[in-house]
Amino acid sequence: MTFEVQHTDPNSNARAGIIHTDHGVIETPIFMPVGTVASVKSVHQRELKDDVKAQIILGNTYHLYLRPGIDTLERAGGLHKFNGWDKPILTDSGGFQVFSLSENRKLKEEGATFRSHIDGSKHLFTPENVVDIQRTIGADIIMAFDECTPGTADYQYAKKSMELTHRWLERGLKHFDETESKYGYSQTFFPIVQGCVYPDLRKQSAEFIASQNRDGNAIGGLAVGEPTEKMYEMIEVVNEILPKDKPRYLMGVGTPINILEGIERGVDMFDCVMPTRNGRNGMLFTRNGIMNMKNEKWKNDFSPLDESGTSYVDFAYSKAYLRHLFISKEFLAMQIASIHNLAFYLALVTEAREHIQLGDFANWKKGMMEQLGRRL
RNA sequence: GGGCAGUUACCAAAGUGGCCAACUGGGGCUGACUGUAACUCAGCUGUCUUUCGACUUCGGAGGUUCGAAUCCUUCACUGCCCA
Repeated sequence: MTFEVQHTDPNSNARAGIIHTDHGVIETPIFMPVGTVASVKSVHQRELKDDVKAQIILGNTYHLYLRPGIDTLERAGGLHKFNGWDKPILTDSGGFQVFSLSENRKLKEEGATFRSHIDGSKHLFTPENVVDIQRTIGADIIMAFDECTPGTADYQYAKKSMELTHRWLERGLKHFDETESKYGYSQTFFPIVQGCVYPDLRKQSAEFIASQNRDGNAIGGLAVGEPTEKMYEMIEVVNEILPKDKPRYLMGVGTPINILEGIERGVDMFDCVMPTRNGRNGMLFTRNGIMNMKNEKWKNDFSPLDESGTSYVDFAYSKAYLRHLFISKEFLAMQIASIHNLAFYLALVTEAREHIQLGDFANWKKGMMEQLGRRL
């Protein structure tokens, strides 16, 4: 994998770049739809490519390991062949599940013991076997196994947690370097910065991660309960240190506003479940603000779903129709909303990229932020 | 014509003398959701009030009682069974 910064915004840290992988290029800044269990929920691959215009999607190590299992993925010839997505894939390591399934896991120096949320069976994830699993899944970008520290953690816990993540990183990297891709294309490994909301820890972590000299670096442990301002502050601290010639991936973020703030601070890659999950729950993101499609006010609004939208669904369906589908619990509601939201997210980062190239990103962002904050 | 059962808020359905503005579902309204255990979750859903609280309700009318959705009388309507 290689990365090239093509343009840098004169008035901020925003940059436009391009990532080359064996499954094609990714133009940054980019938003990556989340496809946890080998599927971006309720969206076909064709819609993902042609309508949403996704360039890379995520998968999840924990979920894919439990089901369908690595044996099946290996027989399939890797995730790309299994789910029919021939563009780049990034897999999260299961570090987020260490956080979100905290009631069902135990952390040890060796790794994390999990109880499957599916059948209760016990499993051990280590920095090494998580690399092996991701080798088998065959993602283009694989993530380090970390502990995603809650945003509310106290300093002592955050420090201990970060140090454990660092030790795990060294083990993971060593194992990664000693193993090879299984399917003939190259894989790259991103380490993850932790350190919670504490600037000195973030700084220390960023320095440690930068010193590993990998093809790309990730910022984790944000948007997990801390105030949004703290998140922005941490991004600034970290990006001051992470190398400028490597892509920076802000994990799990976020709202459209979060993404613009991240781009302005030099982040290149984002992923988040919001466009799909919130979409399934009836929320639409548009450049003019958010809409709750279950609200009564759309009942007789037959105007296009989103006149400022770029997706097929934005003009194929009306607000009133989508509301009806949600109220009636029709599957199509979730499909339309997910496609719209993902297309909006992708259009947003594409537009950001264009304005970085034009050199007026900061100005464009200012206007966009005002619109995005509205509730429709 | 006779017998039995029933009539509770938008719908369904508990409650059978005070703890009842009334359980619970559904429906409705509003909100939440950030590296997906999420087609999920939370609040509200008689009227007025920001809260406290006040007021009006359980088919209609009348009665018993300190007190009634709950007991009695009667009327209306619905369902089932027998002729």
